Amino acid sequence: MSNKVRVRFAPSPTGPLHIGGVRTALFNYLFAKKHQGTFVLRIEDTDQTRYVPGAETYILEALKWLNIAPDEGPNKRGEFGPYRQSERKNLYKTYVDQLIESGHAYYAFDSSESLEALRKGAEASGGAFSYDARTRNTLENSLTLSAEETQQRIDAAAPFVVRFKTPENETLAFSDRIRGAMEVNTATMDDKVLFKSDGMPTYHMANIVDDHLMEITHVIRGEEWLPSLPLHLLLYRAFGWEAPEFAHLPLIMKPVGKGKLSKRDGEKLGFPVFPLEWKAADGSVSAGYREEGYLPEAVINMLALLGWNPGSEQELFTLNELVEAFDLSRVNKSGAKFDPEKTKWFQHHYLQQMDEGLLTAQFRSFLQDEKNIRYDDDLHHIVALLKERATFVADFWEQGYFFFLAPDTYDEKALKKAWKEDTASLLEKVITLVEGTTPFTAASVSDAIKGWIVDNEIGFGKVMMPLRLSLVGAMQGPDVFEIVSLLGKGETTARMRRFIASQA
RNA sequence: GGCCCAUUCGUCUAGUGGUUAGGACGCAAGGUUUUCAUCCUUGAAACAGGAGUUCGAUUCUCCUAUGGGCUACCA
Repeated sequence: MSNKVRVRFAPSPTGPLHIGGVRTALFNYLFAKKHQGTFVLRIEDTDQTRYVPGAETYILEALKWLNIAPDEGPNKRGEFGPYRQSERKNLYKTYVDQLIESGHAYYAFDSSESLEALRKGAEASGGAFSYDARTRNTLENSLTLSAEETQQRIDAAAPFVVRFKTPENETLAFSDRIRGAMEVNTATMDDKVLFKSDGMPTYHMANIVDDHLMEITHVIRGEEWLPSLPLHLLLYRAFGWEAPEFAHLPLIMKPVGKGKLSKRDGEKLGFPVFPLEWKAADGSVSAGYREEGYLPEAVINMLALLGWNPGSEQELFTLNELVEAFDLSRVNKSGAKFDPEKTKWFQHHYLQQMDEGLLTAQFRSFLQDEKNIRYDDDLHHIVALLKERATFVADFWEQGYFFFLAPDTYDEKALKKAWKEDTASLLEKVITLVEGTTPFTAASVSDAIKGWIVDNEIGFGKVMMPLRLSLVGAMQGPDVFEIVSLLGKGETTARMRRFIASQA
């Protein structure tokens, strides 16, 4: 085995990649890059009943969008392929046979029904059935049947599974990169199925064989796998293989309430739990970060700090900075609740960092696609003006719709405050000032109007409030004179006249 | 039920045998912006509980509680 770091992300193509899965992929990616290693994507599609078409493509696309694409995988051939377990099917049989021959595994002919009945029975008497060292001698398997009988059944194509023969009473000591030392007694383990009656290996089997064959050096996966770590270690031992190092990541929990984050939570609380939008076969659509307008940088940064921290007070990281700073020993042990608000904070930050030309182009597309508005004037200027108050591209619309559409209603509360006896006559005067200002810039209009206000001791509020209201429809938006100059003389005065008329 | 893992502000977290227990999000107040948002400043806000070890525990040990995961011919 080479000593080059090789890690893998091994999702099951049963649906869209969950944000927790993305984080696992990210940590694998960071670890690989940190150590100049290789990041492998392996598709674990051994359960044919749960296979969902499109899921694999989705996974690939999501990783690509996030800039953490694998170095090897089903779409990127390496010397360790194929990278889909379904395409490695024939391989596993050999290894299973090896385990049977060496006495580490055995055939079991018990039907699902009979096992189900045993479980029900045990449950009824308050216990739990376990296929293990205590019970295997009472069941239908190659341990209780004669060699001839076993062979006969196999020859007769009787359905069977292969189970791991767990050592009876042995204390296993091992360690995890994140959790440290642990101990488990094999007496608490059951004889897991390694090979299913449909000819496919289970996760446990395929996982160990592939990690070994693909020369994986570090297995970084979710905490839900921690209970099966002893089994996996036993499997490596049975094969006589050196086991990789393990690191079990804490789970990502729902923002409120109990339990781990689920698809439901996103729908209920109004935030995506998937990187990309997903259209299920039944027609339901799950929101994705990309479609909601999030930048991959924001999603990555947010995810990186969920369960890991650099030990400094730095919170903003580019992908490269994360690679540089990442360290498995600084990954936390306990589950982290997911905080959609913080994601928005990251998003705001990264939108501010974005190139303004690109931002302008995106907003231009937004205007055309979403609002059916073609705007050929200086959109870049508007974007620059609105940028700091925007978190998403769509916010440019929320914050600046009045650049494109004249208000047809006026905020009532503001109107009450702004409209006074003399407002109409004051605005009429402002109209003449606007019309008479040349050159027509934000600064020149500002000078003209402010000068007039001061000279006549009118009071800013009495003019500025109705002026803004007439142009915007509400008390919001950037500097009013910037709006005036962008709107132009004609549109500005037209809106003011309409405002005056509406209050007559 | 059994097995395993975890527990610092509401949330993400830093931290140490003696600290004013630090930062960030969110929240509140003030300032800037003659609007709103941004931004800046300030504030409220935490060591789950009980024993033990110790001169001294948030930090070490044990117990309890709570939370989580696993317990399939799913991964």
